[in-house]
Amino acid sequence: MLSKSAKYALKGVLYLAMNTNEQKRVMAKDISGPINVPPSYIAKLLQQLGRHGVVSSIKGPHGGFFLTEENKKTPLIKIIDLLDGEYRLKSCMLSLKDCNELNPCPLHRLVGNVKSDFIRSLEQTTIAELVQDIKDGKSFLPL
Amino acid sequence: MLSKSAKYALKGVLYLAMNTNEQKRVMAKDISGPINVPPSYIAKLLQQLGRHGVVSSIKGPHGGFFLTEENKKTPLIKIIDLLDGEYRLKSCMLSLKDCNELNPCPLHRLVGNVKSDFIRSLEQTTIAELVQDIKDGKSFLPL
DNA sequence: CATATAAAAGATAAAAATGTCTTTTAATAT
DNA sequence: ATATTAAAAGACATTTTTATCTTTTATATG
Repeated sequence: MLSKSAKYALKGVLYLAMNTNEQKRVMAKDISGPINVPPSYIAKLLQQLGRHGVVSSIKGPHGGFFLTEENKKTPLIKIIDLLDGEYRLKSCMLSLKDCNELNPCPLHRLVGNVKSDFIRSLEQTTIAELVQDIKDGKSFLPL
Repeated sequence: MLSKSAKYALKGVLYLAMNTNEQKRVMAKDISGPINVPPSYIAKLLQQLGRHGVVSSIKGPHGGFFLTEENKKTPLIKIIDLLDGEYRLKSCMLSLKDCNELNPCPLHRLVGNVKSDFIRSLEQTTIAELVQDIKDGKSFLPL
């Protein structure tokens, strides 16, 4: 469904959302354990997310990765698209170039609104909202 | 979403469903073009599907791959699971081992019924039904 | 300023997925 | 029987994804 990279990235960002802010930062190697992702791999992913404004970071002593309130407004789809490309989730089930509503491939109706609804959720839901759910006891950690 | 192998396999089986029967068979190399999949790759995939009773085949002159009426009753999920494994489609969005309805991960509700509905469709829909849709002008080729 | 710290960037390695080629086996037709 | 055909099986090559390691750059602190 999602690549490992996308899953790792979502877990990393979620961890940062729950455990950091402008003042309190965490180093890549300290995220690794709690989210169960290899340290140098999560570092790479967070750096990539940093370049695109999804996470924040500061170098040097007491530096590390963190999320600003602004960062937390990132919609989930942005993280997924950054790592998997838009194509993976949004393309036709059979990767047919000219499959669309008017000229649907044999699997198109089957997937139907299901997929578009799903993608809309990912576009409309932000990291902040996921955090709120956790705090409201609607969903659970650990990652 | 699906691996290339799964997409290729679905296209191959769909092509067989539309163009073959016990009497009329096609060779791997003649499927390749119409469905736009490398010849030796589709051959491998069809052999694998053959081992699991999804397609039929006969060796030698006038041999080739084909689908029996029985074969056409195969649900789509079988083809997908064979190539991608059940895990890919059915596991939690974050691949968390103990995510379930009672202990949902942060993405669980978001995906919600959408995913289970989708999987149910794949379980309940057969190749034969897709063929019927095409014949009824509800969906379109080419692959 | 010098030093230590931690991210950024780059290079390299390992594993998995995709794709191709060759040999073997089974069926057909002459 | 023999030759031909086409799938089955296996070996091999390429590409992509995942993972690790090393060097560089920026920042804070003494």
